[in-house]
Amino acid sequence: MLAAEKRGRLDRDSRREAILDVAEHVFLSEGFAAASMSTIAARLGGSKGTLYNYFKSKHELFEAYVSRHCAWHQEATYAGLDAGDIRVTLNSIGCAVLGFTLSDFAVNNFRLIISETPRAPGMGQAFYEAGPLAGARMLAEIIEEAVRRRALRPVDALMAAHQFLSLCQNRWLKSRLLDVDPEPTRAEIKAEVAAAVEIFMAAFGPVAPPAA
Amino acid sequence: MLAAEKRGRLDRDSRREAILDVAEHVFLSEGFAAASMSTIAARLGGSKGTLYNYFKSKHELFEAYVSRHCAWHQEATYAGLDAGDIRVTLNSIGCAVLGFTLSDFAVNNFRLIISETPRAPGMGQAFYEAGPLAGARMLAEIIEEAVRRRALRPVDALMAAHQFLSLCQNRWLKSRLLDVDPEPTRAEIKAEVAAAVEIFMAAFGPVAPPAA
DNA sequence: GTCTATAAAGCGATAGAC
DNA sequence: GTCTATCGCTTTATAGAC
Repeated sequence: MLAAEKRGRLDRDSRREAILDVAEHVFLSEGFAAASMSTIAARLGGSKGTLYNYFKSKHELFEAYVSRHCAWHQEATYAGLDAGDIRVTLNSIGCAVLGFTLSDFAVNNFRLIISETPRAPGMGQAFYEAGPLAGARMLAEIIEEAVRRRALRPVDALMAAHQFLSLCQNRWLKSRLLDVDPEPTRAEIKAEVAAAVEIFMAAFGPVAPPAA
Repeated sequence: MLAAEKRGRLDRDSRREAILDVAEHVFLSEGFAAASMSTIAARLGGSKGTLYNYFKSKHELFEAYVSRHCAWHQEATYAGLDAGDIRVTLNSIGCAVLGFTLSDFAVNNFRLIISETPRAPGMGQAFYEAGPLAGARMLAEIIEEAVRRRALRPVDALMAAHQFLSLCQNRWLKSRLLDVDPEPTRAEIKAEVAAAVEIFMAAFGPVAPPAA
């Protein structure tokens, strides 16, 4: 009885995951409004009845999908980078963030969330906090540590983190959201980040730069 | 006959504008997918037949609405600002751009365009060029002029323009698109822009700053 | 729990009277 | 040109057999 219950739960959970996998694919390729529950059920191999058994409505399914991705890739990006030269650290963080943020997947996902934000109260905020804000906070810690080491001037660390990330992202973010440019190459990302680091260091680098 | 023809045209044009006014309101408040031609016709006081007489399809109506707004508020923002101190100029341009870009109207509009970009080929690009890119180009000219006056170091002007605008916008742009913050106050905008100007000048200001 | 079948409503778009 | 009426289709969501 207990074994059966356990098996049941496992099956239910993994089925739920399978549904979310399919939903993700359909949402990303068709957008929220155009994606239909029928399509999702069909691709799942199951039926709409089953679908509604797991998620009460289309919106609940969508929010479940978003929640799953709010657990960002942040750990991978920011893990174990706070030692060493701040320029190097900034460069590698910038490249990691841009590599993900400007990818087809992330852009599509971001577009989708932006689109439904007005009709899903709280969702946009949840995503912002789990994604961009969490990223800025981790970078802020690294910056604070660099300030303590006198590798940077004293600054409002969170503000500076936002500014650095903005400097890395913004031109591309807009052009990507509006489908102007394709995914940038690694070289393009490297160049953009390097330029951002130069500006950042000019503004916040140690007071006496190697001015001679 | 000619008078009648003229009157006819005028009426047609102004009716077209009236339709676009209503469509704008409905699209902005309900989003593209949820806005129905029936609703638009009803609010117009007319009928769907008339609506389809002016616009062949819902998508054509939407693109006409976007086109109307691609004629940005750029002239007002960038007109007659290229004389005088570069710091002052940057501050006033930054505030003007942010004041518009982060307004409820512009954010809603941007959201809508981002949402439909995947299903309306070329529209995102048209908007990008008429909006953000056109703005950056105008700022680039101002920067180039400042470089000639030696008020700034030699730089890639367009790149620097993008970077300055990014620095002004990005944190807010995301939080606004995701409905995290309300419209920023004038004071908040001023502070954000002032910080951006400081960074920009530290990076691109004249080679020998008043370092003593 | 999962399926088939269907209900109820709304959509974009069109036809035809005036 | 503008209206009324409606077509044909798709949608979300549900009921009931198994």
